[in-house]
Amino acid sequence: MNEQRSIRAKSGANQEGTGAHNRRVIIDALRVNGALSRADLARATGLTKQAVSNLVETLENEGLVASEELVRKGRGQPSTPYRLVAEGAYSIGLQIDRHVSRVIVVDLVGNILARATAKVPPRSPEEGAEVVLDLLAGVRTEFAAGRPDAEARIAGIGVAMPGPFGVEIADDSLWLMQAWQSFPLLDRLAAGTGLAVSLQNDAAACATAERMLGAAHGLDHAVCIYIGYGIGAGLILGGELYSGAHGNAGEIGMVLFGGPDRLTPLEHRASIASLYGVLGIDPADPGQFDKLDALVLGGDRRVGEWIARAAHDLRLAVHTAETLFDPQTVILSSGVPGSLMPRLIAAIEPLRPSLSPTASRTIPRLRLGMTDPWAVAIGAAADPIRRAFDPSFSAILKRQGE
Amino acid sequence: MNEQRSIRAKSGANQEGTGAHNRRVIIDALRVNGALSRADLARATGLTKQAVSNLVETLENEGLVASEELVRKGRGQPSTPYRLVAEGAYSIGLQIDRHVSRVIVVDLVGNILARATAKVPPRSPEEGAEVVLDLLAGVRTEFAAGRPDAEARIAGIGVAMPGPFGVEIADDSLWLMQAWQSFPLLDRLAAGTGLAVSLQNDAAACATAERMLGAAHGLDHAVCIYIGYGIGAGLILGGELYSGAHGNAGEIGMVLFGGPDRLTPLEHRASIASLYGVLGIDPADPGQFDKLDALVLGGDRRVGEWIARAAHDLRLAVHTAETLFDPQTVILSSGVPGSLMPRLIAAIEPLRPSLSPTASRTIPRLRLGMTDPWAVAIGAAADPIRRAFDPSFSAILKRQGE
DNA sequence: ACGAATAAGTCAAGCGATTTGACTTAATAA
DNA sequence: TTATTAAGTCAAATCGCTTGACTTATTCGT
Repeated sequence: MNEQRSIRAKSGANQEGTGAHNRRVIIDALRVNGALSRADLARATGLTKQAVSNLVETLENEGLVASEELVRKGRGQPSTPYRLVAEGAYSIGLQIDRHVSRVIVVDLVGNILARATAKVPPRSPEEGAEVVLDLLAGVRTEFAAGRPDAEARIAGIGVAMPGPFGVEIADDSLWLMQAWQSFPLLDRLAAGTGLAVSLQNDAAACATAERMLGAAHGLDHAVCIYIGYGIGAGLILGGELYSGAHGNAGEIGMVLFGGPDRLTPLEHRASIASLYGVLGIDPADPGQFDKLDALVLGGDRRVGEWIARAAHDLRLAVHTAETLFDPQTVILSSGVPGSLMPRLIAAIEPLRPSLSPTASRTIPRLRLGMTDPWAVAIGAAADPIRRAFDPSFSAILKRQGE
Repeated sequence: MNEQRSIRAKSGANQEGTGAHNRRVIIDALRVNGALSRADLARATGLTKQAVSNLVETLENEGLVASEELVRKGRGQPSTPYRLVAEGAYSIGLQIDRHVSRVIVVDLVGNILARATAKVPPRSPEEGAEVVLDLLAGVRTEFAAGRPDAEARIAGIGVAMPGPFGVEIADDSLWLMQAWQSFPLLDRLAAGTGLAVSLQNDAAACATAERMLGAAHGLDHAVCIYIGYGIGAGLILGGELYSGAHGNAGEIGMVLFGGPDRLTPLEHRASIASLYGVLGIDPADPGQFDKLDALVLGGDRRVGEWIARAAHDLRLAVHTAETLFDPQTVILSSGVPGSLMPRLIAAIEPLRPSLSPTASRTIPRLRLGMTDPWAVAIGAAADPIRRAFDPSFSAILKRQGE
């Protein structure tokens, strides 16, 4: 090898890549717009009718799209709309959280087909991997029952864990799940399941879910602030999930905010961990959400105070995110169901003035996204589908993942 | 037309696009690595020897690359390195600042070939456009003298102005150059020069310059904080300049920082405008930099206090940028020459702990970039070259600019 | 000194995917 | 009833990368 000095260069492209890209563009267009005819697709993508026709035929043979009824909409031959076939692909999501693991199976359009949970021993990843593999195996057999050929259509396993990843010096006040992070979980899962495994942090997973099914559907520039036990932001920049040079972009929970009195990480005042600390709720308690919602609905004073403090910092966080990323919208999502998040978002308003144009704006600056304990698991499951079917720069190049 | 509901889709790709992309990849590799042989290029890009050979032959015929002397480096046939030809393309940069306009001509590798300045009447864009067009015409004739065929090789005019753009409600404390912004300057310049004209804000221009020639050379993830009369950040994310949904990403000068006492936009405490306010220097004074440097070198107390305040806020700004963008490095650039910036950067250190890995790090977390009144103009000139010759997702697609 | 090994680069045919332009089909509008 | 409009197909052309064999030039080992 001639590698005295290592040569850095971007990857070239070839026809195979353009074909793959165009297939993804077709799928993306159907996902965003619903059913479209080949002529519509040709106009929307800039490809020729013939190219689209070939692509659609291939996709139909692969079972990824199917035709609907003829549509007569004026002069000319009626058009045949095509839509995505939900059963065209499946994906497994695995969320490893501090106190619980969740596994979920979704199809190409995001329908949930199976799910299961397990408690994970927090300090033993070896044992935890066994638990998780059992959980996966159970859900897979449940899923496979009555779906003879579905196994081959599983795009992979998406794993979501709290970030940040690869951090050497830990702040003791943050629970970094370091034992999990040093454990080669992905290899173990890949070996144990025979499927491709990918990893993202929980905020990125939530953003992936919001983009596939939620408030960021069809948007190319969005910041998704995820409030879980910790806080992070999933970044959709230029139509792609952005994860930074080391995979830790968007760790807004570590950013210092605060008012006149003090300067603290966002996470210290606006995370569910901080709320649970105030209320004395055990995050391992299965009934935590019911207890919390009772307190919220009961007008508990401590909840009100937490909301006020959290909203203050989040207002700054939204301002910072808007100013730095200039997104189409900011989405606030959470794993906490019920009435907490609507009250929190109401307390954040009114937002600080923003730079972005207001007159031409059709999307609200701040929107409530999913408030569902399964949001991250859904996003984890969406990740393999995104990787396999969404248009992206790297997917068009010869060597992937650059 | 069948446009009842507008259909959104990403653009398809074709062979023409892959060819264009591969040409850009070759040029980029030569820019980042210096001279490379065809075999080196083939290995680095993942393309075949034959594909690279054809591309290099085309580029050589177009006058963009040229061969160097044979290199014997071991067994096997000696290789022929190719390098970029400086005279292969030219570009014009125009910086419109609050008190001065600068025009500069650079070549493909960033050599400065001509430059000129003019005072711009700040409140009259019509008159200002005339001044700028005269300036451009003068520099163009100076540049064309002795370069017979160079005119046809001008990639375009890059314009840099202070942002943000398209803002409706202005904060009176910020000088937004609104009169300039509502004026159709780009059209006027395009009509008056017959060249393609593009626009970016001054921080983005500075980042473009740092990436082509400076501290971000060859990096794909960098945040470039530009301290000029105002403050902004140019973002290089995933190998491309990121400008957000409305072109205003990176406006870090508007972000609220501050310590226990108060919360103010970064710009209020760390911009040159704030320093000049303290020192009573007139930003329209041609001798401003000499006066400032004398005060800095003379140990002026007010300068020391400003540095302390600015460094405090900038330390927070760097922390925020590192946490949200997870870049390879943060670069601090300025239009102010002399000893101010080295002292400021020294005052910012030590940085707050970061999430990014420290063991594997080869690039410093914070680096001093250009400190040159011409930095933004150079970046403005680099923009047309970037658009024409750098690999990017949009350049591979059929319809550009999405 | 000489042959083997190694590597750069070329040649010519092949191939994959889009494009082109003509054509067919089917509906509405006049 | 006919012209017009639009969807979709057919077959050939084209573009750019790939493949595999080949040539050339240099160093290494004996």
